[in-house]
Amino acid sequence: MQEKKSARLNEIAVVGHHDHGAQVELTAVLVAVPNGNPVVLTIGAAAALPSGPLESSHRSLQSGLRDWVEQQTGHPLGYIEQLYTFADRDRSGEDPERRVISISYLGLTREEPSRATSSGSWRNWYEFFPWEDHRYGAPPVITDVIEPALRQWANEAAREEKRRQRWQRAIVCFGFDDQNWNEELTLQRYELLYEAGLVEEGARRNGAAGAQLVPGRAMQGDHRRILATGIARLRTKIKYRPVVFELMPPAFTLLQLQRTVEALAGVTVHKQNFRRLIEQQELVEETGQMSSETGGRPAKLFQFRHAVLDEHPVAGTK
Amino acid sequence: MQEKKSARLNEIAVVGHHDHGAQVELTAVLVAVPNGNPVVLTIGAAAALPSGPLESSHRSLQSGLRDWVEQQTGHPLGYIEQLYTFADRDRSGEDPERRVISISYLGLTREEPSRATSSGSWRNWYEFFPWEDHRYGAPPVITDVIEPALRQWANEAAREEKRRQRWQRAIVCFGFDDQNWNEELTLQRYELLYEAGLVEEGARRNGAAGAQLVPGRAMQGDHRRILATGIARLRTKIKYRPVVFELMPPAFTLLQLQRTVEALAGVTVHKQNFRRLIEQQELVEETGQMSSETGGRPAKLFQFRHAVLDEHPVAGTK
DNA sequence: CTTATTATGCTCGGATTGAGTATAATAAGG
DNA sequence: CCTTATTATACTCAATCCGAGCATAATAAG
Repeated sequence: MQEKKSARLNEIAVVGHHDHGAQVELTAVLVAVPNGNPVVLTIGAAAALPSGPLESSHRSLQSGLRDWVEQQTGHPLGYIEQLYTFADRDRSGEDPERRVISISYLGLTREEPSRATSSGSWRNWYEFFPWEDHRYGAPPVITDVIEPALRQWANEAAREEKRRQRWQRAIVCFGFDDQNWNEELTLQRYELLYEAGLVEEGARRNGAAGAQLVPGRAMQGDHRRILATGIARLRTKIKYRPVVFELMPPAFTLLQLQRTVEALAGVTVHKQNFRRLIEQQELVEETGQMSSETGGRPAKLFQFRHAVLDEHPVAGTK
Repeated sequence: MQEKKSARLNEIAVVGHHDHGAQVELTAVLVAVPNGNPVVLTIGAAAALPSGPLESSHRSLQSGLRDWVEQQTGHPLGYIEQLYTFADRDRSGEDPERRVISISYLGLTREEPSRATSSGSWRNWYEFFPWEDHRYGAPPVITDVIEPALRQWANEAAREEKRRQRWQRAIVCFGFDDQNWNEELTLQRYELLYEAGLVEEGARRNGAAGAQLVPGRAMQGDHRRILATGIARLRTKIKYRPVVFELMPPAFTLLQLQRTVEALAGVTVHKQNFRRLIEQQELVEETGQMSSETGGRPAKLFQFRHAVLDEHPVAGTK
């Protein structure tokens, strides 16, 4: 039976012989948003994402990650989602025969940043992507550094068509020339800067780190790319799934909810329209209580209507 | 250096010791749509998806898959997208210590189904999911078999709340009680039928295959779940990315394009509105030629405007 | 009692979208 | 040649959605 199966698979198979096994690593993008600050759990001075080898005792990838994170942070993980699996050869500089498979996950938690884990620290994710925060207008770094650097990079191409293509790509990613800023393109923007050699990781690979780098903290290995993947995924997801509530306390005001969404998306939204959307989708219900809060008229407190998870297959903020 | 790194990672790590390596397998959902039939490449009588172990000579997962598929089908793969990575223990019944990591991909090609590969055959994907094709109205199997079976399954639950939850889930997935059919829920529907023991794979696991099964061809292992993942992904993707064109010949009429979209989505669309959408998004341009075709007024031939890939980050059909 | 700040209700116009009507251009059958 | 069937293509209309703003309410601070 075993032999027959192998034979059939090999008829259309990637290879004819088995590899000697790969090392499998789990990497987590753990996100929380305490009072309007989007933070991610990092380890050590190199700002690595928490990760470790897959243990054989784990029943599944998901449950393994969940157990581990809950034990470490002391808070339940509300939401877990697989992000991407990397397996490129050059990721590990060691034995080129032994490949590292890196399976990355996005996890949402209500962890307070004050309660630090043994050696981990929660960092604002815009430290790594200063150009992604447009809540207070477009960051100056875009027009001061990124735009000229990308224009130069575009002009370095040999052929005219290539130059035009490069610049077109920059326009789409960063919204130059009055184009709109699209907050969901976080990964594409990082990859563009990487290719242009404008972030440390990209310059590392290209050898010559000649060009001036764009501000923004680097991470270990390709972890900044994984983080960019997680941010992009979360920014699209909140629009059609009620995942923001995994980041909220049990009771909250609508403004707190809005601030959380804005922190994730990196853009501001129209307050009245935001409320209209939330209410007409019936995502929340009043708790009956009010919030004293920071100056101004007291606000009603709301809680997530958990029944929506049963009802709507799609529903989200914006 | 190596030692320091390991020590740091272990502070927050999934485990304290290394596994002895896992076997990595690539699995492909290869899709084509020759004249309105959505087909998928399967291998052998058990209808397995093509798969094989990852070879160490491959530079990356993506390139490995691409090389292999193009060699086998003789056609270039227009589009590749990673679907999901499975690593559950019980997937392979053999050595429980040696885990199989299965990385699945979705690939789109213009392969003609007539040109069969050595032992592979292209099958209409609705053979595996008869309840997913609503192009000619809702399939009778839904009201005749699925609805009563799911109602019974719901009623088998011990507690009242659980019964209500189960039935609510069935309503959302299949659109009972005048709810709308949502074609994107392919995976959720399959998982529901699986849990209810109404598909062969689910009955297999539950041991007693007592209940009457829903019609639909099973696949090897969990390949039908992977296929459901691919279909669901494709159905959502065509709405905001111009991936359909990877499945089209160089020149096509708007009706052919519409039929392809409908084949994938499993629902029909309003013809005039479909054209309006395609044109206002400037996804296509006239070739200048007309098509003789099947009776009726000749139609203009169009081709994909490749420039949109540079321009729009988002654009799709519907 | 004025000012600042936040909460909340409501309106309005433009864009999008679902659904239909109308007309044009061809082939096939008589 | 004329009718019918079939497909292509243009245009209309209304409901809804959505961005943006106005207006008012309720609190704290000075």
